[in-house]
Amino acid sequence: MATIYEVSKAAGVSLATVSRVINGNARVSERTKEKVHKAMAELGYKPNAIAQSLASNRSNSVGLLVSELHGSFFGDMMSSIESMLRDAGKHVVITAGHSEAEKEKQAIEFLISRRCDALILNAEAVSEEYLKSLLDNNIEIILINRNIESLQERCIVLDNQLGGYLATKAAIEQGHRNIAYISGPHFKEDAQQRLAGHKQALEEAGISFDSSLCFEGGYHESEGQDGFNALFKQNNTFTALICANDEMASGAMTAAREHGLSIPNELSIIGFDNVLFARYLYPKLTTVDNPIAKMGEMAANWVLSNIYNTKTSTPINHLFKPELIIRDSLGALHAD
Amino acid sequence: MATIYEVSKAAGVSLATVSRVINGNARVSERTKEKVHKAMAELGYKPNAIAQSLASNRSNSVGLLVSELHGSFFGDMMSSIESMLRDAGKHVVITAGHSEAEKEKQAIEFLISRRCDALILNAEAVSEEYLKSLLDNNIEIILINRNIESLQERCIVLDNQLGGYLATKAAIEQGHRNIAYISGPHFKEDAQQRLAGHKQALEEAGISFDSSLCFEGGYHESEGQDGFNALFKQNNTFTALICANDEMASGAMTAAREHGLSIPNELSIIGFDNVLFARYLYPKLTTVDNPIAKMGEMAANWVLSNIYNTKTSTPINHLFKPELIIRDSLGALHAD
DNA sequence: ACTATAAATGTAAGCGCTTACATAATTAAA
DNA sequence: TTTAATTATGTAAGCGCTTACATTTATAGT
Repeated sequence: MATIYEVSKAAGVSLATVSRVINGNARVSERTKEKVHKAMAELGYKPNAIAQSLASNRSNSVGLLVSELHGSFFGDMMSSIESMLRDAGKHVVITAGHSEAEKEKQAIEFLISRRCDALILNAEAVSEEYLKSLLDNNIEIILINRNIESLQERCIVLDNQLGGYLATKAAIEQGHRNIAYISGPHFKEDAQQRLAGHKQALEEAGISFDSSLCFEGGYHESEGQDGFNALFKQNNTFTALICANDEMASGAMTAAREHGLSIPNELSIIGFDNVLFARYLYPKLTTVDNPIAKMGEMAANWVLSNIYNTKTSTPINHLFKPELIIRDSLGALHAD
Repeated sequence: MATIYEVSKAAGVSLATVSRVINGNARVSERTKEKVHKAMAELGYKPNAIAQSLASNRSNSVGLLVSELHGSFFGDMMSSIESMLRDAGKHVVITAGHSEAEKEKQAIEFLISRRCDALILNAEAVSEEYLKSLLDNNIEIILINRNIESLQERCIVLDNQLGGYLATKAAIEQGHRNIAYISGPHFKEDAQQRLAGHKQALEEAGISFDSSLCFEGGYHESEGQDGFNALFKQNNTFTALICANDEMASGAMTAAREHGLSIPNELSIIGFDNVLFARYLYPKLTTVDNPIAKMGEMAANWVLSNIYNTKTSTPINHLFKPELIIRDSLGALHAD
């Protein structure tokens, strides 16, 4: 693999000049520019990004930490961030934290060790202190889906409570009073907030929260099934079931059907996130839209304008509002 | 950020010694080892991976190219590769190629410029020559889902034709004779092969292939819908529909239902891939299992044993056989 | 105690770039 | 022309590590 030195020799100029034409950040006469380009082409020269990073202390890459590499939600997030950044000529280094503090730290440290210019973090398990310590060490971070009071301007979050509220309220407006809830894992902020929204809507309607109608899942399909089964066994009077994400909603739907319930006639189900497959479920899932792709873009924008100064600073929206998407899985309560 | 130099000063030893304790690849006395560890801890020292790579010409990271960052299929693939490699202390740098030759090249070159020790490629658009040229330049690559005659030992593929064959044969065995097919994009190898398998099964049963029963989609849900609609309008005599992946199958199911067809009574549908959500569709999707996670692990294993010599070489399986997963969306043809 | 060996540590030359600074070439002004 | 101001190019010192080689120190054998 050819080095800059070989190029400089072939072009009959100095290292510095070659570097200048590579980076285009200093004036070089047209004539030598051509010579250098020719030499690079002939040698098939590709700059060694590692050496560039070491010398310049910039890597043109941004780190992205997600909880998982699979799943519609994270997929959309990675996708939107990557395409926006790539369009700007930046590269994304993705790692997974698996919602475990230790693994998240490891992943973040990997990104730092690779000298990413900025980190976009969907960090769920790591402590607030740790995140702040990163800033103290001059690591540029922006958080998606996590709200830290003192780091407001670096947080991009969804109003999860509002989302939970909207879902439950929609059920109430259809006449439901016995409403079950399958929550995400309580250690996750978003799960807590969505549940809080649920309770808020219940309270507003004068319905008291019944913990036997609430199941804690882990955001996976199978836990939607488990959740339904557990709830149904324990207290099968509910006519609506709110799930903290679409995956669990689809699992719950499947389980409900196995119990012979027809949706939405006998049981209404509402999801959360509005992932792509929600509209391909049967019945089509009524859910709360989570504009994760937009949030990802916003984070990418933030990096572009704050780190690379490459964007006529788009005003950054730090708090996104979810919307209810009405489809077929929520029905009016029949007075039977 | 502390450097190795500061550590060496704090510990009262030379740079080289610090480097030795970091890498653990040369003998250092217990006493100095301790001194160095203490100094590192006190300074909060983290090796600069960039500098390490430059000096050692190894990066301990492997590059992964996938077509998209979203979607169940790629999600499973990324996930299995990452977790296996991470367990071995290696890191994965993921990029997306978006099935476009130019973007795939760019992505691969990025990975090379980051000096990844090996590349795991799910390259769909880039030419065979290009891939071979990488090897000529001593880039260690292993291909997933792509079969190149002369690179057999670096290819890990699924027997897609067998998969297509199994799906169609299953329909035939249930008495279906009018079988429609929604294919993936023809420029993709796997799509072609699956279709070939379909044709093979047809031929074996003495059914002639009818191109008006075949629609070319792009592997997305919406194209499953479009496909069904187009086929149905044109020639609605088919009683079974084979789709080249589960996403399109779910789209087709939705569209079929909108036309009032009941599945599987009036129309049987079979998918391909057996992604997680296939079992949460209604009816549960009969499909062909694509062991992508295992294939990913196999690729990771290959890297571990061939590049890092870190694995008691697991025998590498280069050709995976798919299996039919029977669920509810395929039914026997009613003699009505 | 005295070598011969082995073990531990140090020295210094890179790895392939960027960039401040110095120098040379060009252009414009007088 | 000369000189000053610009513009283009070169020189060389790093960036933070690894590693061949040299040197020193410890261990064992006699």
